[in-house]
Amino acid sequence: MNLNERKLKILQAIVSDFIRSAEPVGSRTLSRKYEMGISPATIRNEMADLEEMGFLTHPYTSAGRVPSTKAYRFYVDDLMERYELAEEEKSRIREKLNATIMELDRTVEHAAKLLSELTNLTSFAMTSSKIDDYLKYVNFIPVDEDTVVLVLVSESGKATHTTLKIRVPYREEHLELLAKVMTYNYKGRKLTDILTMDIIREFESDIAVMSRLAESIMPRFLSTLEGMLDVELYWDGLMNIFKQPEYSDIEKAKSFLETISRKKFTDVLINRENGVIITIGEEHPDENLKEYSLITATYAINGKNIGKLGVIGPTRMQYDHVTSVIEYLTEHLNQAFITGGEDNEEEERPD
Amino acid sequence: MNLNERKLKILQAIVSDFIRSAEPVGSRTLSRKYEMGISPATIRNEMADLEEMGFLTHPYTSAGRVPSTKAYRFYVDDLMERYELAEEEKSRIREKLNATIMELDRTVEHAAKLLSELTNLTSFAMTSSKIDDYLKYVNFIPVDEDTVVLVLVSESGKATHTTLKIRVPYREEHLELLAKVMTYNYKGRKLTDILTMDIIREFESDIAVMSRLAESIMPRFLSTLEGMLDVELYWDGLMNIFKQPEYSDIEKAKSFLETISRKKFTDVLINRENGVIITIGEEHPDENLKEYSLITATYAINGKNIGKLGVIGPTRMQYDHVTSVIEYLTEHLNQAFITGGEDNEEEERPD
DNA sequence: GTTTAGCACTCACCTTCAAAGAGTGCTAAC
DNA sequence: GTTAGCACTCTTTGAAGGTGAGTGCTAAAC
Repeated sequence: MNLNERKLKILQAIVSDFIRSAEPVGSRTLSRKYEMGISPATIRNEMADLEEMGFLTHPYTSAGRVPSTKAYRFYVDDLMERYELAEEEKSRIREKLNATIMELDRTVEHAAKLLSELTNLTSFAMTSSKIDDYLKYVNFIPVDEDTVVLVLVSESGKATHTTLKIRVPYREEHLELLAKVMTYNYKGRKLTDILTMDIIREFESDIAVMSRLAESIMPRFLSTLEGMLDVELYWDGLMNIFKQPEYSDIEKAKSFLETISRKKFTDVLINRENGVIITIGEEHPDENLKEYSLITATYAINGKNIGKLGVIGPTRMQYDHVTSVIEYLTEHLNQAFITGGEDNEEEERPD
Repeated sequence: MNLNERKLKILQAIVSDFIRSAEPVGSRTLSRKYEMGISPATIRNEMADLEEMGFLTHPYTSAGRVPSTKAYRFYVDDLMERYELAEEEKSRIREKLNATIMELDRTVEHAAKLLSELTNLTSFAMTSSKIDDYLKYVNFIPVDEDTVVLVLVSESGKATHTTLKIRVPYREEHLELLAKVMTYNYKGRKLTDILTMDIIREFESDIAVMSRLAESIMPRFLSTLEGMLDVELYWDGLMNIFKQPEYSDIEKAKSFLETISRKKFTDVLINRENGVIITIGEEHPDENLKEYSLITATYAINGKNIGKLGVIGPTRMQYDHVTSVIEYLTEHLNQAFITGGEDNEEEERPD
């Protein structure tokens, strides 16, 4: 059996209608709403074929048809038309992003926020793991007798700081010296390599003067460094899940929120390929994700620092719109980050 | 009508029972479960009195009795017995907090986590507003040609950093000089005062050499400073709300999550008094909070940097246990922060 | 050989109804 | 003052029946 034009049209109509209404689509509704020029009975015959081919399912014998994962996949790959963002949406993205483009940390959070607002789904943004990053700078900032702030900056521009309690009395010169020595020693080294070095031993033998100070600081330096390796995940629009009719059941909503807050979910994100990736329902290898669709995209800062952002929601998701929003967002992010300014659009013109 | 001993006993039993079961308490159940030595009929008479006095309500004519806000308040103030934490709970708190006590930022997050785990409620921890704080240190850390990290530290030890894109080419010496000049100029000034100063103008006239650099950095310096003034609110155990039977209705759960994510809620927290404060249901001036109870406590770092942590949940809350957990947690936090070490308990001994 | 009308059938959903159960309030007796 | 008894109230549960949207199949029409 092959997908002739009429079957295609019917499939398309069912997917679109179900995405909008969340209700199983019946033959009569279909022939009324979309001018098919054929009777409900004919549509029923076609539907039966489509079901046999694995594109549609039945929740129960006498309900309308619901698209399967295969149908969504087919829709996304072949049927879906490009969704042109409204000028209003575009300008909203531009304005909001440009307002914070100079503070990189926040820009990504704003992108996630925009994404959830424009799609009505739950969105996230993730900084990439810093496994391939190198340490650039170590500094200690004295606060009072027993408190200092440790600042670490990596090659890719990611910074972390943490406030440390110091058990031993210290002198500012010592701190400064320690920072210099540490910077000198670790600059250009892979973060992960530093973690595996036996640096406490090294220091103890090396610099007797500061040994107690160093001893007190080193373990915390390492755990700060470790924290730097963690990916960060911002969520936005978590409450949007309540807008979807399929999650009006408390158990479903709970299960959704639990699934996405699991550590496992971060791993799934990390392991996804770059570019705009759509994974639909049962396509997920992960059991917990099988009833959701996930769309992620990659953004690059300075063409190097890679992170991801995306949305998660029911398989019944407005794929065309969501894809367009994500594409526009990441393109805008990338461009802005590369040319490095808020007025990049003017600067970019060749003449 | 006065509260004789028997009424007290009945009230106490009703409150305890309802806190445990979330079901309206009937006279027969009461006489069976608690050995009252009186018949259901007598209990009914007393209940009618208690209702007239405002301590109990009826969801409908023939349901059992439910405690009113007034009853909870009375219970908390006069009836409630001190809940002695299990040794296991205590040691769990000690261990978890001691593990991170050297990194102040994380300790508070861990405290919130413990709180939600031990009480099964939604918890939060808030750093205090930095309105009364003073700037201590400004530094710029060069990353590459057009990126620097700005680090600000305040007197109270709070640090922030942000990654900045710089539009103009810079030299490291200039950055260093700028940091020195800024530190010199603003050190010891109130954060809020700096925000209201016309610092852009000042710089332009002062230091011509760095004017373009300064011009590029100043607005972002201010917005970073502004961000420093924000309180930070960590949440934990948000999903715990689903464990409460009264929130098995999706609308209720949604409304809870929305209420606590409103900006308004932060304001409520900021304006609460210090110490352990319990606010029950209708005692809240804020309309949205009238069906919840809120327990907050204050913690001090170095006896100075004040933040709050607490829980929010249904008025039917195990007040005695929650209060004990919060007290133990904050005491432990304060002590650890003051004496400034993980082995403070030994150091503190007089002999 | 398609297409369509007709019809029996299925299942979810809604309403109605009745019974069960927990609890109250009142009265009269102890 | 306390309690037993009883009528009454209101929720909850489950069964029964009707409705409506939809299907699958068959036979007739094109």
